Amino acid sequence: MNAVLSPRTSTSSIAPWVRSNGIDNASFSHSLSSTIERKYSEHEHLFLEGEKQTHLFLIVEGVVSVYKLLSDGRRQISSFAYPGDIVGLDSVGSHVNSGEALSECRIRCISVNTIEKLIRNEPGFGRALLYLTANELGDTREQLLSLGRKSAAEKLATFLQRIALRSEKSSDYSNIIAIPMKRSEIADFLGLTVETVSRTFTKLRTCQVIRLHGSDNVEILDPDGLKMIADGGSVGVS
Amino acid sequence: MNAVLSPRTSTSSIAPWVRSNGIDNASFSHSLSSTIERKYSEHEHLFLEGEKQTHLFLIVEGVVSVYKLLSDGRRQISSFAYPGDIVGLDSVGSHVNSGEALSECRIRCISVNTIEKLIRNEPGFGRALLYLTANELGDTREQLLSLGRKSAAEKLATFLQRIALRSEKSSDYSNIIAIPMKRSEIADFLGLTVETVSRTFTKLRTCQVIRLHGSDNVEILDPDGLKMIADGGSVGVS
DNA sequence: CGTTCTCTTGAGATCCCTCAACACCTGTGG
DNA sequence: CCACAGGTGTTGAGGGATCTCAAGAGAACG
Repeated sequence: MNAVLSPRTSTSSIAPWVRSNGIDNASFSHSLSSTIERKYSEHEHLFLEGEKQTHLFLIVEGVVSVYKLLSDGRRQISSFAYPGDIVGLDSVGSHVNSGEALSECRIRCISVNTIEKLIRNEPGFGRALLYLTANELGDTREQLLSLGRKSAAEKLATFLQRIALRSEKSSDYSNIIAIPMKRSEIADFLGLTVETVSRTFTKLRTCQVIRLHGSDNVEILDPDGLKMIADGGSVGVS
Repeated sequence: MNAVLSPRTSTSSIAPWVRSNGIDNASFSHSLSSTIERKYSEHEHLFLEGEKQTHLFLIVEGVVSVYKLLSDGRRQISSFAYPGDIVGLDSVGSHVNSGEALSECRIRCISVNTIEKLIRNEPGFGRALLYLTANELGDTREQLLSLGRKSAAEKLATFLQRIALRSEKSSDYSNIIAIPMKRSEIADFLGLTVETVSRTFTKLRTCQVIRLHGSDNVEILDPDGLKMIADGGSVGVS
């Protein structure tokens, strides 16, 4: 569901969470796979905050950001959703976040009617959705810890760690990770400014913890060092 | 589930969320009410981060804080749970937060086996729990916005607004609200220090937005002003 | 009536933000 | 092929909101 925040569901096939919770999903997957798949172009919205909740969205390909805005334009990105994640289920009735495709996406749109039907008729579906949502809640609370209590370096290290778990490795035996979002999106996810994100990348680079390949590929040189920083156990980097 | 963050479930009877989602709950309530009720004393833990998840907890009386720690002791409180809320469902398998009674509490402990049984046997139970968790997720994302993008005054105003919605009014026709948590707990919830929380209370007091009656009772003098500040629309207070 | 805990207030330090300039890349059109 | 514009990322200098450290006031309790 939440890309960065869901190390538990780390594959990228459709509905890996069903498998990860050990739930019988023969007819289940079939039900979902019979739903409509749509393309969304870059920056196109899946739903807006305040809108009536008509569908849930299963990401098949691409990355989606889920976010909230303040009246003066300040933005907080709640999560980045990767293939296999479901977005749109953080309330009942109407959306409390907006969802936007970061890149071109292929997405299965599942109407709430279908969801209700599946909950009633497919044993295990509701349970799987519940467990998925519970894990998402735990991930979001992990992010609360980052936003409330971690320094910029700790936030970014945590972010990189988690994105590494989700990322489909471009080359399997390197630690090079694709970062599909811009600096401004990372900033709005971590509660920082673009400048601070950029400076913090530089700091991690200077510490030999990471190496940048372009601005959107990161090689993790020192996973242990990164973990130290992410968990606040480091003395060197603040 | 989450006190401060759940204006939607604003009553304080047992399992109001079942009602609030319009779910048939005759046998349902009965099932829950047949579970054991336990007393927890102040500062006693319901569960610890990392422990195997054996029970969910339905608060009957008192307030519970759900929190995470960093290795150096920094704490982030994820939520305050009031009567009617359920805690312990933010992951599957083992707890990713700790839960601690802020005051003496009466709490129903429901084993995960019982939960599983209810999901299988009670139509609507799983759905109710799903919707409850989804709302909790939305509330937590609202808190992300506070932590990531709001100033101290905006955070505290937001906090007071929400606690007002949950609080059982001591006297029905005043705007005096009991604050069952200490300054340090508010600080750890809002990602601030105790000193900043205290200073910000003073600031809101100076602006005639609130009045303090002791340190743990707040009278909201200007609800609109409070809302303005909370939503970041104010020009006066930063 | 001390002891302890909590809350408040002050003064200085610090991390991050704001504002600004510049480098880099891409696409476009002359 | 080059000039230019717009978007994105990086770096610098200064300022400000919040933190840290410190002291004192108030309340609870034995």
